[in-house]
Formats: sequence, structure tokens, C-alpha cells
Amino acid sequence: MAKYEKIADDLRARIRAGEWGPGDRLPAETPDLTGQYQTSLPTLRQALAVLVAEGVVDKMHGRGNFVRKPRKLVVRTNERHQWEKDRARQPEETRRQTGATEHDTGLTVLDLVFKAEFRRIEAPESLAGLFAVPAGTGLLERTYRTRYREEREPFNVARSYLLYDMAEASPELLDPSREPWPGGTQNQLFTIGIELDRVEERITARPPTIEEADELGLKAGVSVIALRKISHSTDGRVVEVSDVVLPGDRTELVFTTPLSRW
Amino acid sequence: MAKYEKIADDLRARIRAGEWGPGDRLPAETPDLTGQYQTSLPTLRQALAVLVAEGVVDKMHGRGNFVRKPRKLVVRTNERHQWEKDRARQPEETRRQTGATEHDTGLTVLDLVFKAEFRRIEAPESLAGLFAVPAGTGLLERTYRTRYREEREPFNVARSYLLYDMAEASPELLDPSREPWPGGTQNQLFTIGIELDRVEERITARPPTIEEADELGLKAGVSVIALRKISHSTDGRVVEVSDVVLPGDRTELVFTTPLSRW
DNA sequence: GAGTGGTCTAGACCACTGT
DNA sequence: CAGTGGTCTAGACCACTCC
Repeated sequence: MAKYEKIADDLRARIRAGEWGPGDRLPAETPDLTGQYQTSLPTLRQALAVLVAEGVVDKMHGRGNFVRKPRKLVVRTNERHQWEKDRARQPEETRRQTGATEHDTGLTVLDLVFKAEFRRIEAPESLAGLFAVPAGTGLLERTYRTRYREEREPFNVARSYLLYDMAEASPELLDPSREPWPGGTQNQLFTIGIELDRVEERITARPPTIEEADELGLKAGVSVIALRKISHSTDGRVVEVSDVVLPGDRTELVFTTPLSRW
Repeated sequence: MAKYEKIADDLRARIRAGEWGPGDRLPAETPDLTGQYQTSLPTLRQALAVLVAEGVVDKMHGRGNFVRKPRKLVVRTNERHQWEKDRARQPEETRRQTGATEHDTGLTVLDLVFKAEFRRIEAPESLAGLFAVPAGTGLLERTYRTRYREEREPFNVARSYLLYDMAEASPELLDPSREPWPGGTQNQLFTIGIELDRVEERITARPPTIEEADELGLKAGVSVIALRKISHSTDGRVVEVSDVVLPGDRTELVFTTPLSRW
């Protein structure tokens, strides 16, 4: 076993044993830890890199290395879809009070800050296939960033796609200044005569790309959950595709599958 | 911007531009790349570490650095639960033919190899809470490893928990040599008079622990999906809890949520 | 055995954080 | 300004893969 692995194992064991608790600073790389382990700085740093990749240690330039605190989870359920559907036909006053994210998280509209950007794009192959239209068809791309009011980085970035021709039926849907829209996308679809039959969600996890790490304020070595939501209308079409990137270490997705009785 | 970041950016751009395709070997670290970028070996390796963390490059000791091939996905749907329930009361001959994993992946029983280990444990706080029993209550812990016949490492490790007193009602359930059980857990529960009402799944993503990376044969820096499945019976009890760890870069979870009509 | 990546050293200098 | 981590060098030797 390599020296840096032995050091990483030992530090991990000391942390698990409680020698340093969550939020505590570890001894300085130089001269403390290099001295304790009788090693050079690069080797010690390689050991620390292992613990950072495992999510055990946070490095902070100029301050020190810290035992990572467990992150506060953001929960996202699949019950939100039925909830949002039930709400889509309520009066605006009701819809304005709270959205699906608040429903999941138990927060209020005031705790969260939204930012929306809209643009028209031509459908790439992958999206065109889902919508069953030719590549190059016009799509409305809407980018949403949601963050806690007290935090700087958003905790999710979502990109939603609608057929441009379809969205155009109601010019208000093309106006980003009307976001956050009371009642969400299902209400928007309702205003143009569309009812959803089911929502399909596909989930994978992977390391963040450079751009995502930047956008979500993630440390190198954590994971993101990539969720693609595909909304099917009652007349059998795909009417919305939404790609959401969530920080893996602070998101919990909850799906409930009801079963029919024997 | 640091030198190693510039090098990483340049290499990433060259890969995206197709200078090397999926599966191709990059030029040797020494002397090729260090020469091209006029840098020392450690700095070049730091640049490569960035690309490995992003999942763009695979390092293979003694062979070279390779552009990563797009991973083959293993799909897991939530329709499997209803499918398994429908199957639970079928004759053994029908149940024996295929299981839920094969249903999801389109593979046959012959493509997959199972390994099962059983033991009796005392419920830790976290599990006791879910089952609504006192901590220390006896649980049957069943560990399953599934792998492709041609691969060495399993693609998932699952740990399933049942109340020991409940499982004991049918001694066959305590016998690991009877696995894989035709019809899966829902058929096992059927034999002791239990019907499921719904299945709840909670999902997070995180870096693998040392033990998981080892067990699943993962490279450092990839992500795992941790899925906890909680099965609720028609009489309102939690009857099974199952923890599954899946390699994030080759698993796609698909959840379909049907919506009731307006 | 040739080629390739993996580990490690000793030390210099830069950049960030907090007092 | 002191303390801390971040970057970088030049080179030695080890371990793995494949011919």
C-alpha cells in the first residue's frame, strides 16, 4: 500500500474516531502533518486529496483543512407533480402562494430567489427525438436558477424546453419577466389547453462538468444528479422536457410508486 | 489561471474537437505531453487528474491514458414494482423465467450472476425507526451482489432488511441457498401473507466510500447513486427496507408518475 | 525488456485569509 | 504581516502491461 494511502487511512480513522469533529480544522499541512507522518508536502497533499474526493474533508485556501459538515438536504418528491396538477386550475391567488419547490422543501416563496432567462433555440437531435419533431424545429429554452436567499450559489439549475409554436399560442409564456409563474408549468400548459397524463423522470449521477461546478459552486470531486423530466400530455404528445442538475450531496429525491391491489 | 488548468482546458478542447476519439490513447505523459506543454511531469499529471475527475479520461497503469468511452447504461424503472407484484402470485414456472432486473435491462437470467449472503443483525437506530420497532430488534440482513457474467466486478450491491420474526414464519426465507428466489421479495412476502401497498424510493448521489469503490470496482472520482427502497404493506407497516448502491456513471433510474385526470 | 504510468522527494515561490 | 494552502520544478525509482 502506498504511503499516501496509509496516511489517508490513518487520517480517516482519526476523523471517524472523533479526534476532530465536523467543522474542526485539521493540523496545518506544514509543518504539523508533514512532521507527524514524516513525509514530503506533495505526498501529504495526495493523501488529503483522497479524503476530499470522498467528501470527508473540505480544503479552504488560506484557512486550513476542515472536517466536512453534513449538508442540509433538499428534498424533491414525485408527489409534486400531482400536487401541481391539482393546483393548475385554482384561482391565481391560490397559485401565487406557493410553488412545487416550496411544497417539497417546506419553505416559503420568500426563502427562495429565482432567476429566469428565455431564448429561442433550434432543436438538437436529442431533443427533437423526444418531441418527435425534425431536428432544427424551434424550441423555447427557459433557464431557471434557484437559490436560498442567504446563500450565494444556486442549489439547482434547470433548463426547460417547450415547442416554440406551441408556447407562442400565449404570448405571456414568452415573457421571462412574468416568472416565477404562479402555478408553474402545468398552469401555463393549462392556459393553452394542455393536460398532462404522466411525468417521466430519468436520473443519473456523474461528476460535474467544469461549467456546472462553477455554476453550482461545487467543490471538485462531488457528484451531481442529472434529472431529465419528460411531460406527456393526455393526447399522447411530449409537451415539455426539463433538464435539472442538482448537487448530489445535498439533494434527496423521493419517489413513491403506488401498487394496485390484488 | 494556473498552468495545469490551461493544459486541462487545452486537452479537453482537443478531445472535444475529435483529435482523439473514444477509446483512443493519448500521447504518453513523458516525454510527449510534457514536451508539448513545456512542463514538468507533476504539473501535467495534475492537469490529467482534472480530466479524470470529469470522467473525460481513463488512466490505465502501464498502458496509457485513454479517452473515455460513453458508458453502457443499466436501466432501472419503477414499473418493476407493479410488474413484480403482478408476478408474485403466478406459478413458480412463470416466476422462475425472469426477475425484475432482467425485466428492466432486457437481459436474461443467464447473463447475470447473483451472490447472496444472509445474517441476523440487531436493528440500528436508523432502521428501527423506519420499521417502528425498538432499536436492537432482530433483523434479517440479506446482501446481494449482481454482476454481468463476463465482468469481474458487480454492478450493484444491495442490502435488504426484513423483521426477523416475520421472515421466520417461513423457514425457507432464511436459506440463502434458495436465492435467487423466483418472483423476488414480493413473492416471498406473499408466501407469508403480506401484500404491498406502495414502494417508496429515496435517492442521493455522493462519492463512493473506500469500501464501495473497492466492491464495485470504481475509479476514484466517480459517483455512486444510493437508493433506499421502503416497502409498505397494505396494513400500513414497513415490511422491507433495501439499500442499493449503484455506479452512477452507468445507471439510469426511470420513474414514471401517472396523474389523475381533470 | 521497452514503454508507460505511479509514487516520492526537497525545496522555491505565489495567493488567499485573518489579525 | 503571519499563517495557511496552491502551484511548480527536476529528477529518481517502482510497478504494471505487453511484446
